[in-house]
Amino acid sequence: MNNSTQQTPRLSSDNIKRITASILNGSDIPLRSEIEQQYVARDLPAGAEVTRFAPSPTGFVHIGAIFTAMICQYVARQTEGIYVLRIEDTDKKREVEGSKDLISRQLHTFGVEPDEGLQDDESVTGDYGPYVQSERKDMYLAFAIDLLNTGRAYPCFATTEELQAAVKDQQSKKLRPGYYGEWALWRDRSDEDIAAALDADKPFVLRFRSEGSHDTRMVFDDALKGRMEVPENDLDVPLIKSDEHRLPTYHLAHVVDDYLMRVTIVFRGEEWLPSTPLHIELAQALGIQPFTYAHTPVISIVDPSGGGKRKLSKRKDPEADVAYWVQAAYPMRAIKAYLLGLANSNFEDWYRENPDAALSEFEFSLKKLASSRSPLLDMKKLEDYAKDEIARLTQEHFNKEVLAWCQTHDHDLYDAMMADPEYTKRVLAIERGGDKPRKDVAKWSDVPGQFGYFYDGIFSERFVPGIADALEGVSADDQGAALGAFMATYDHTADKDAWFDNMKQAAESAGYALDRKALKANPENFKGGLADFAKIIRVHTTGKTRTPDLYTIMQIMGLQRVNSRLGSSE
RNA sequence: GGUCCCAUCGUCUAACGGUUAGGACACCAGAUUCUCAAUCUGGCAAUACGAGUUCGAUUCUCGUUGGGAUCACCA
Repeated sequence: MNNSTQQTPRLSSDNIKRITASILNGSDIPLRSEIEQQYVARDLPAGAEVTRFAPSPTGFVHIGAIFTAMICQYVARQTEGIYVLRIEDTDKKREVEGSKDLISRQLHTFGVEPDEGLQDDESVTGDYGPYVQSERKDMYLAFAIDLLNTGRAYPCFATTEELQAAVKDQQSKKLRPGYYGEWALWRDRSDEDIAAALDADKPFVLRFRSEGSHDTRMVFDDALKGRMEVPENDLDVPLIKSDEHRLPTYHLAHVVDDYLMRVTIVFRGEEWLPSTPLHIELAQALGIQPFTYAHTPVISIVDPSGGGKRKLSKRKDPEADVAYWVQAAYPMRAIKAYLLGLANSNFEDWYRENPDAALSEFEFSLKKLASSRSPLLDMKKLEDYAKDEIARLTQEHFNKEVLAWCQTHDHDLYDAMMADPEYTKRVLAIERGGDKPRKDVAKWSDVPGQFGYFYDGIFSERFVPGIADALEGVSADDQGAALGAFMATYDHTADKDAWFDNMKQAAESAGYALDRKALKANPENFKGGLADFAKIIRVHTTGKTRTPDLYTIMQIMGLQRVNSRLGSSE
């Protein structure tokens, strides 16, 4: 590739003036050199990396975005660098109202808030802003005009139809599709043609004039994937769009911003890998030192309908949107731990050895991230992390989280819990603590289903209706008989062993086998085993088939509740 | 179709060219005087295929197959 900035402009100076005027549309913008003076080199220790996370405000935050943001944060933090958040809102059509705030809020809830850029309280920090691309329009224009002046950009008046027709033509001729070489409709048009189009006030995009050749190969080093050898770019991509906003495309915006913001490593999804030669050429055309790129894997999911993996999509997979994770209220630490494990496989060992350490203490390694295929989202494994995480919480912390969640998500339960704090305290302490805490709760939204039945109002409203289903196949008479037998022997003051003996006795008298062998030998002689009997009692007490130890539950509930739930036959 | 990336248990992955190919999640079985969970113990389970280099290949090379990404005035 030859040094392009020396290229003689191919457009007449008159046309360049008119194009510039059209793009500027009356506004007055600074020169590129003036802009550059404002963005001085950062004062950072040697080896410090400046990373940036650059989402588009499309209304939701992808779980993969958190993954990338985390990587940006770790790398910046560990090198004493800076992690910046930049909003890429150059596509006004796709922009969703309120997304910017949503993004910074979500980053905050995941603890990956940026060092620079929009913060979750809507303030902006940093001296390299603005950090929203639409507010940086003048800069892109200044660089684009620079390109126009050096002959590396030109206007293209082709209509969508013309462009589509060309692609169709290419396809029928089995040629590579795209706007390049002789297929670049306006690349070598005469000044007269361009002047005429300008006279006619036709809309135009400003295109890059590529000097690359698809037949020549170039080499660049990806920080994660290593040495890449690929064909040069030869596409004359649009740099400035034709609509009234005159905003840049991603390509120009990326190069200009990361240059001005003094970014040192560009982390982005690996879907950008193929356009990297273009970005390198663009940077060179602008006389900018190309960046170090690090193309990160994209988190995928198994397509239930197809066979293979595919990208997590917003429409098909609720898990793709972090709003889902927040809504379900998984502990953030668990999500981050899971994600970290995906990024660095040695994390799991570290995490096991340092269960109480702050995640930020983990020594993140770019090298370990280098595994380049996109991992599959494993919700089961994530839940495992989450259950562990919650089980490890101190009782106090656990109670606090439970109440906090209920307060904002389940007012009825919250009120019930707060009505009797001592009772609630005992309820929440069931089978917690000790060496093997119960792991029923993977996410805070599990709480109502897990503890709701302890509260009479909640029990009758939400759990009683499910009793019939849970006991499907057991006749009402048998249920009544079992309850009757149980209550006949029930002694609330009995200790666990006595309680259990009583239950066995009740079961036997109600016609259930205590001896498994006897049941197996003559099933017709019994209504079932002790387990079946216990199930009836359990379901009537809790509305559930799966609960902690029944004795403990009854002790906590108190005699009155036990009586009211099991005493009468209804 | 062109280009690029990738290929170890179902999943995430580990293994200076020499390991009985390891771990985690999931799954299965047994134990834990009731259910479920948890816990403990055990188990199932992988180097896509074919050549080549080598004393020796999961590891290096080539080919095949398979998967993924990309080819917009979206990012």
